[in-house]
Amino acid sequence: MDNITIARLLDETASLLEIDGADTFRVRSYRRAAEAVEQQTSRLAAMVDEPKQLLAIAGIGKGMAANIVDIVNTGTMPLREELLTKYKPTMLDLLKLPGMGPKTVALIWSALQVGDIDALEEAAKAGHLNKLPRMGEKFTAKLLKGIEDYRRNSSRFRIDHAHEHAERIGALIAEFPGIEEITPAGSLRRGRETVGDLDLLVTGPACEPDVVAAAVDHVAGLPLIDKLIAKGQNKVSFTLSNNLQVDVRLLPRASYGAALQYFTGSKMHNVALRQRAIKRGLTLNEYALLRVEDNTIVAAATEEAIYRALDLDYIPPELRENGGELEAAATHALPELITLTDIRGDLHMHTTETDGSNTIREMAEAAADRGLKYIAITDHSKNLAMTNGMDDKRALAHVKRIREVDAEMKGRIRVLAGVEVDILAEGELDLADETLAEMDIVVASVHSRFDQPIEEMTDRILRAIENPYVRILGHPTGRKVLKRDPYALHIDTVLKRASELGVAVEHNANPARSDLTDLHLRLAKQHGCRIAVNTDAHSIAELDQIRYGITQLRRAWLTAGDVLNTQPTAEALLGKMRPRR
DNA sequence: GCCGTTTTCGGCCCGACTGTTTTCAGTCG
Repeated sequence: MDNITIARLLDETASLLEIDGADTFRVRSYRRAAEAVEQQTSRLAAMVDEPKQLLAIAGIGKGMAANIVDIVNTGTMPLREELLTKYKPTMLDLLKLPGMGPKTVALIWSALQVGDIDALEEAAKAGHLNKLPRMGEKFTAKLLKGIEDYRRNSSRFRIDHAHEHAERIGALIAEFPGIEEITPAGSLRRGRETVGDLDLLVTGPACEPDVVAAAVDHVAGLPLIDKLIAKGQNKVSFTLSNNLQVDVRLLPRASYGAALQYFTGSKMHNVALRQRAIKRGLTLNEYALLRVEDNTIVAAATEEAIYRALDLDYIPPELRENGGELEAAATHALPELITLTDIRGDLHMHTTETDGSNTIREMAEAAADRGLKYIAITDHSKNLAMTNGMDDKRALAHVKRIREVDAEMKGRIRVLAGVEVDILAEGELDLADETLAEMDIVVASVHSRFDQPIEEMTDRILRAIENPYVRILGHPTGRKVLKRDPYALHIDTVLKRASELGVAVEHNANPARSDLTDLHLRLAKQHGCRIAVNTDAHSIAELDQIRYGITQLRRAWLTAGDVLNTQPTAEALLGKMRPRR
């Protein structure tokens, strides 16, 4: 039993409690416990014999520790089982639909015995929902649209979740002696936002044809397998309990590069590559690049050798979408894509002052440990009440503390003072100009769930930009905007104006909040708009999400020069900062 | 259900928007 599974069960129990109408604080303690469990670096399952260790975790008390012990020992816990006799597990899916909260789910269940998405869709179409309070035409229409969206996306997994699973499975496979390398292929390696299934390629002495059977047995016997789908000579397919399908291929070293190339895709990239091979009298498959006339191997062990043999520069996985990368590689015109080491700073993060879980000092230390040269602490302004947002007085006091920590860090890292101003529908900037004047950075966050033209919101940012003291990074959009076509069109306008004003546009690295698509990032590049890739970290661990932001920037062909907080531009950025007081 | 204590129970994240009302419950960030 791993921490992620324990956390999931606790979180599900919280949702079931909500549906059951339980005390909200009790619900929240289950959610907090789930979060705490997920963030633990050591395995909780190993602690059940020493429950004292569990109690040392913030958010876990006697009751929760007992729950965790039950989960580890039995795979579930009494409260969860009790709730599941009253409600169906499929009701948890309903909570993911827009407009469907615990109360509505409970109501629909008690009134209509509808507890899963298919039945809900049927009931909505038959007009049964309209008989219930507060559910009219609009509600039903929104719901049906939501169901459609959900069906389209729910079979795919977010890149960060897929990544976690890949690491977890990889670690277990690596326990087998003679396995040297495990590489995720497919859309995970290409850095897509979501992946359909997980491809893991494995090599090492244990994967050579004469001995591979034992390693295959090892993989097929992994404890986290829910359903074993297939077990062949060198391939094992299975699903996890969350339905994620995993294909593990064990390959001899000699053909590892060809396999990696083949299984990384994309399909269209591979088709184009094979056409190129044929023109050269070669043929490419998952085992090797071969000469057609005599079947001799031209290249197979590494991807680099294969691309080289096709007269191409090495093409990074993120670019393999058949979007002009072959032509660029043939003429040595591939850009120097941004890398993790290019990133010098992170300009958007939160602390315990508002809704973060670490202090200024802790964030600064963690960022310095990760090699960053500067960070900006940008806690929320009061507009976003749920985050315990700051008013002018608190914001100023916070700046003072940030400056103190900056001094304490003695040049190991610069800690800049900022604020994230959440611009709501009717709200103006909710901090005084004099307060903003104390900031090095203002992140202007436009909340776009409101039905008003985004131009108007842009004007609000614009007004703030005219304040001579602040530099602004803006989310031109929240993720909701992208789901509504009319608004998506306006993003181009926002990017253009940002470029004219020399204002950076933030690309949020957090996969849960991915707001700019490949297309938008490319548009930004076209307009000469500077991007800032920030984590929006609410905890130390989230600082590492910068890697997901980078894969997205790479897919949009962005280089370090396009990104605000990278080596070539970091010094210039710091130069423009107001001098420290 | 957790935490912190003034140690045995009270406090714990709040405000705006939506769809439906005609005064508000529920959702969302």
